[in-house]
This record gives sequence, structure tokens and C-alpha cells, in this order.
Amino acid sequence: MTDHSPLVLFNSLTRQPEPFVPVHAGEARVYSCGPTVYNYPHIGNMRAYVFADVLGRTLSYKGYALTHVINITDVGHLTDDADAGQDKMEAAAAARAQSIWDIARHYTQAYWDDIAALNIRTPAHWSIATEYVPQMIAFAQTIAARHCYELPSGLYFDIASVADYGLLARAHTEEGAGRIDEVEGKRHAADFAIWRKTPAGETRQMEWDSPWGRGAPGWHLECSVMSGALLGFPFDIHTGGIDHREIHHPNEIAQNQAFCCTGGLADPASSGARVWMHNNFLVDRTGKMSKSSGEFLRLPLLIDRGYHPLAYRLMCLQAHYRSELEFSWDGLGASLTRLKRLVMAVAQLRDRAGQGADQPGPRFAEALARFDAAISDDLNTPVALTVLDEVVAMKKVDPAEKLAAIGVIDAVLGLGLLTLNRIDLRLRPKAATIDEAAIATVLDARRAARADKDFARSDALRDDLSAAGVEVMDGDPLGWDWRPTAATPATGATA
RNA sequence: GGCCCGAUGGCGGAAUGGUUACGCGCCGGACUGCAAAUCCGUUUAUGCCGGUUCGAUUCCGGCUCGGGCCUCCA
Repeated sequence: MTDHSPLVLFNSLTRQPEPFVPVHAGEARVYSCGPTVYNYPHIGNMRAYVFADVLGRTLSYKGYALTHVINITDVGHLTDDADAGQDKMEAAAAARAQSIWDIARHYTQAYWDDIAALNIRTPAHWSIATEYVPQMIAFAQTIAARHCYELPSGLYFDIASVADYGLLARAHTEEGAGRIDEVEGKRHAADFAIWRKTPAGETRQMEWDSPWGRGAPGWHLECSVMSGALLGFPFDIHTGGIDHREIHHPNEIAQNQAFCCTGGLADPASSGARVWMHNNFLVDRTGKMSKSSGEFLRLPLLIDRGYHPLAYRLMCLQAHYRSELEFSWDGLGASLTRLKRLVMAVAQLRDRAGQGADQPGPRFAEALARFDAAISDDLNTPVALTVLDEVVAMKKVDPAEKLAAIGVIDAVLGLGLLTLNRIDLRLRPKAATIDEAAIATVLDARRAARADKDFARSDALRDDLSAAGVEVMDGDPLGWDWRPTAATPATGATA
């Protein structure tokens, strides 16, 4: 792993791949837009953090000292129009008759559970929006005179006050059909709230005093403030979902420009971050990605159905982060099968390796160079995975060295191959009608029948288990003697 | 309506101006009491119409279809 390719990342600002050049030598400072904790994250949301995690792991692998920040937005966002809707956090609290703070705590924890299940490394900082309100007010005061104007509903940012507004979105701000309900007095349709005043006569659970009256910060403000406070302007990389490329990040950039008193975006440092990266969506043709439709695709739902969460991570890695990825249960099953085979191969390797070398050795140099080239090419994880497969399949090599080579690759991909057991992958679907002990009992009886060459009885027991959602596997190399049939939906579920 | 993106085998999904990765599935073989699991091997694809080119899946134009954003959803 000596011949490193230069790391090239696709910058949304220029729409070009660019060599990564750190702002501070040897360091990489990354800010990722995190969740708004008014509901559970769905697996499409989580794709963004798998992407950010791979980016962070790649930077670490390349030798940069990584400082990663992910924010938690616990300040409410509006539900519909930018300035007229109901606050999402307030709405969730009202619907559940809980304190807005309880709501935030609950969904933050749910998000963190998903993060852990997906083997996403904990960032250096989880920045909590409500802990930065004083800094947000200070930030707003800094830019107010030159870049903002006040209306009865709040303090607004004048997008004409900075150069190149909307460059990131490649959008022209001349508004076409007026589908947005204009806030009375706004100078441009795209002007956005820096501070939202609480309407007269109302009280909100979350509100703060400010020079513009009691209210709450606009949500674009928090990312500017927290990224600047924790990483310093300019920092290296700002990530988020591709939807943020259109509105949120252009606004964030405009705020950063105003705050830094810098000019146009010809100099990428003016935007606050040198590189802006956006992951594409997970698309779901079944329509279960919509949070408004009741049951949507959450990670725990996959687990309940018998799919290990890391199968979902692998599914994400099989596509490039800038491509849309089609979700299907069959596809998830395919990823689980691939992961299972990888894990099994590595487990066998561990059995044979013993106390061996912890370095890959020259036999692996060529493959690792190709891995390096792939991941350096704007995080091409699909190709990186093919290199992993090749390394796993290599014959006549020292097992300990091979294990070390796999370790190098998995440190970036984060599939947990060195620690995951095949047994770990055998999740029992929640809906299964049989428990582990019962399975073991039937399997014992079946073993006895087979020893007696009573194959009629043996097959009957196998059919019983099959009817209960358990597929029997004799002679599995690693003792995985059954698996849940629900985890392999591609096969006809004949009972 | 405005802006933008995409179309690769059964499914997912890479890459490339000239031999179309890889995974899963399918099929064949080994193994098995039979299966399954596992291992080995094999098979199939660049939406349509033009253009540029010695040569296009790749570059350009048009068409069709699909998708995203313009409503704070990654």
C-alpha cells in the first residue's frame, strides 16, 4: 500500500472532479448535514451517512487527521412554506403530547442506533443545534446590517447582497410561476429567514430572545454557525443529500460569504468549504420511503425481517454515491448473500491464520494499488468491492497476510468483516413462528433420524421447519445449520 | 410551467472512442440419502433515430420513456 493514487473528489460547486488539497496540511475537516429529529430516519436518509462515513474512512486511510462533525437539528423546521408553515418539531410534540425536548431526544437516539448498526464511525462532534443558539444570534448580528432586512415575521437574508447566489444549484433565481406563497415584503422570492419571530400572542416550546424579538433561528443558519464554530472557515468538505444542493446549501453558502466578507465563488474558499459533496437518493418504487405514508423503510424494519443492517450498508456500497440506487427486498437479499459469503470466507481465513503477519505483503501490492485507485477515484466503492472479492479469492497466499489485506480494504468499506460472525448475520424475522430453542430441538431430532437412516422422518422434520420459516442447511462449512427463509425472498416461499 | 439528471443482461450496478466489471439470480458440475448451504464453472445487455469517426455503448443533435428539484425530505 505504498503507491497511493491522489484522492480525487467530485465538487458539486464546480461540477468537476478535483484533487483533494487540505486547507490545513495533514488534516481533513468535514461537516455533514445531519437529521432533523422530529421523526425516525428512513434507510434513504441513512445512505447519506454511509456515504459520509466512507468519505471519512477514506480520508483516514489516506493519512489525514480527520475531524468530522455531524449536526443534529433539534430546532423545529417549518412543515410547508418557508415562512408560513407549522413547525415540524412543534407538530410532532403536539401529535404525541410530549415535550418537544423529549421528542428530540427520542428520535436522536433512534438515529444514533441506526448509525451504530451501520458501522458508521462516531464523528468527533455531534453538534446539537439548540446548544448553539447564542452563536447563531451573534452570527446573525454580524451579517444583519449589510445582508439582512427585517419584516414583521422575521429577519431575512437578501440574496442579492452576495455574489454568485445559487451557483451550487446551477439555478437562476428569477422566479417563474409563483408557486411559493410570497411572504409580504420579501425583496426576492429566494430570500430566506435568518430569524423567525414567534407570532404575536403565541408561545412556542422552543424559542429564544434575540435583537429581532422572541423566536427561533432559521434553519440554514445553524449549519453555517456550527460548521464555522467547530471547523473554522474555510474547512475542507461539506456533505449532504443531493436535495440540499438546491436550497439549503446555496443559502448556507450565501451566509458564509456574508460572514466571511469574501467575494464571489470563483474562489471555492469563499463558500465556507472548499468542496461540497452530495450523495444521490435511494429510490424506492414501492413508495415506502415517504414518511407521511405511515410505515416507511426504517433500518429496524429490515432487521425485523431478518436482514442484517450491514447488508444494507453493502447495498449502498455496491452503487456509486452519486448514482441513484434502487431499493428492493430482492436486492437487499442479494446483498445479504454477498455479505454472508464474504464473512464466511474471512472467518475461515481467521481459523487458518493463527498468529501470522499483520502486513499484507508483496503478493497483495497490485490488488491493493487497484483498491487505492478505485477509492481515490471519487470513492468508487463498487469497483473497490470487486478488488475485495479478488483478494478474498486469491489462492496459495499466506492466510494471515490475506487477512491483513482484507483489513486494509475493510477499514475503508466498514463492513466489519474482521469481527462479524456468520452467526451474527442469521437474524430471525420478527414474524417467525418459532424460536431458537424450538429450532434446536427439531434439528436435534432430525439429526437423530438421519443417523438412523430414517429419511422419511428427517424430511418431515425439515418440512416442519420450512413451514415455520426456517430453512435447514446440512453440512454448512461454518455450522450455520439453518437460516430464516424470509431473508431470501427471491426463492418461492412455498410452504 | 422553469431548471436539472438519467436510460447498460432476469435484477442491482461499474467502466470505456476499439476485448462490455462485479454481485445476486439462472444453468451445469462437485458435495449430499435427497435437498439446502458451500465450492468450481458457464450464460445473457448498452432505449429509438440521425451525425462526427477507420470504429460509438461511450462524443454531438433530436425523439421516447423515467426521475429529481422549484414546498426546509438524505
